[in-house]
Amino acid sequence: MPRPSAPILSRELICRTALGMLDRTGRFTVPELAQRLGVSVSSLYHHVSGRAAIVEGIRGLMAAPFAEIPADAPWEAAVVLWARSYRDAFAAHPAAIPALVAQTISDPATLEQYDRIAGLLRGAGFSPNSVVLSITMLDNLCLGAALDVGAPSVIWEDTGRGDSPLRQVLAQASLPDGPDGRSGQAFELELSYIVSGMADLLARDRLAGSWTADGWFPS
Amino acid sequence: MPRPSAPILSRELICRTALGMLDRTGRFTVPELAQRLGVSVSSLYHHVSGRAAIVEGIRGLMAAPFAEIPADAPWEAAVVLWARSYRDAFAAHPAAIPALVAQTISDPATLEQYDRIAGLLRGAGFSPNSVVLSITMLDNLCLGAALDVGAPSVIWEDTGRGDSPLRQVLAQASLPDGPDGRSGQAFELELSYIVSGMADLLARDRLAGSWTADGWFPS
DNA sequence: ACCTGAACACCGTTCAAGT
DNA sequence: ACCTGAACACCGTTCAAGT
Repeated sequence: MPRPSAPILSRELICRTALGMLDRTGRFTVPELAQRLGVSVSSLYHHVSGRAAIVEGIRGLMAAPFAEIPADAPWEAAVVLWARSYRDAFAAHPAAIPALVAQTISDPATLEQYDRIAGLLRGAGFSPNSVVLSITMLDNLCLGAALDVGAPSVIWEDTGRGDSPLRQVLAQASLPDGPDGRSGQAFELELSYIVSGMADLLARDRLAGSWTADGWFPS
Repeated sequence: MPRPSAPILSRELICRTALGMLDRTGRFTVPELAQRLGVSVSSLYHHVSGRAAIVEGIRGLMAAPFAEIPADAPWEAAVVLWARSYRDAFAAHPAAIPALVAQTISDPATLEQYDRIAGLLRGAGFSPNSVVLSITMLDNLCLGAALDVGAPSVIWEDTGRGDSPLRQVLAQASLPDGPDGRSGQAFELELSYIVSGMADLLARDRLAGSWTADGWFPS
């Protein structure tokens, strides 16, 4: 087949198809991707620099439906919205997570989300240190929860027999599996704890700020 | 070379060598591993069922130095010890994390650690649901923190120029990189928040328990 | 500019063969 | 039982060649 009148491929189509393969089969390889697109392997390299770039494109697709945060939202609500978006994005494509996690972020849309939350917290009065620590904590939470949804440990599979402590606890607990059960409830709980902790950080920052900057806070 | 008088290889040696390669070069492949051991590739398969088994062996090696938890330790101290052990184990071999995370746990030593914390919390009075939620939260924290140590996002690299909110915050913050800086401090902070939250869960469990079981709690 | 076929240097796994 | 060499079915990437 010679060159078609209109291009068949595009970066977007390639990444979207790869994500679809991940969703359906849990993996994607370059040859299989080419086959699925009805195209030769080497064609892909005219639109995408390699496998890593495809994965990064997938990250971009997944970051797209990130929630808009109202400019006048209180920081607590914004943080909750941000974290849920982050986590939902992963939960929607659990099979993609291992690929994403194995690779450092370079997708601009994803990086922008971090900028948004950073600016937001700074505006709310958090000190630079507190912003960095808060984002790290939220990142830990979302990434951990994403991995939990994407590849729940055998730990949580109730297939195993035996009467180890963990098995007994699982048998007695009434938490269904999946995003709405154990994983989701733990996420919401942990998120609320972090937000509470952040409120403490903020209170401390305000105290220190007014004290060192203006000196009106009597020693 | 014919069969040597004493076996050259062992599961342990293979896994230990593979872990060493990960630590040094950030990756290991079966051919390179064989070469490093001065052995042919197919020899490995007499001691290990495949690459996945080697990775699982590595998980076992990393779980080995888990801290002993004194039987009479209060649950708060036990949880903190457990989480730090978990996280330190990963932090000691950051390059191994992506390989471990891509694969479901089957290593018995690792599974045992989950049993220990489950039994411990149950003994402290946590309800089954609270145990499951607590372990999930701690797991999220440790895994997220491990990934953070193992493959810190470009987000935290101060190489980038420009004046995005995140860059500004990083420039103004005074948190060095690495386990003792940003990552470690956020871990400790988040851990303390989770422990506080767990105390709430426990208090609620005790209330509900005494109420439903004995009925002495007046409505 | 866009797609192709062929080649390259890998990878993990298997298996009959040796002692 | 333990190690070997050769083969297998893959993988991601490159590149000269076509239009």
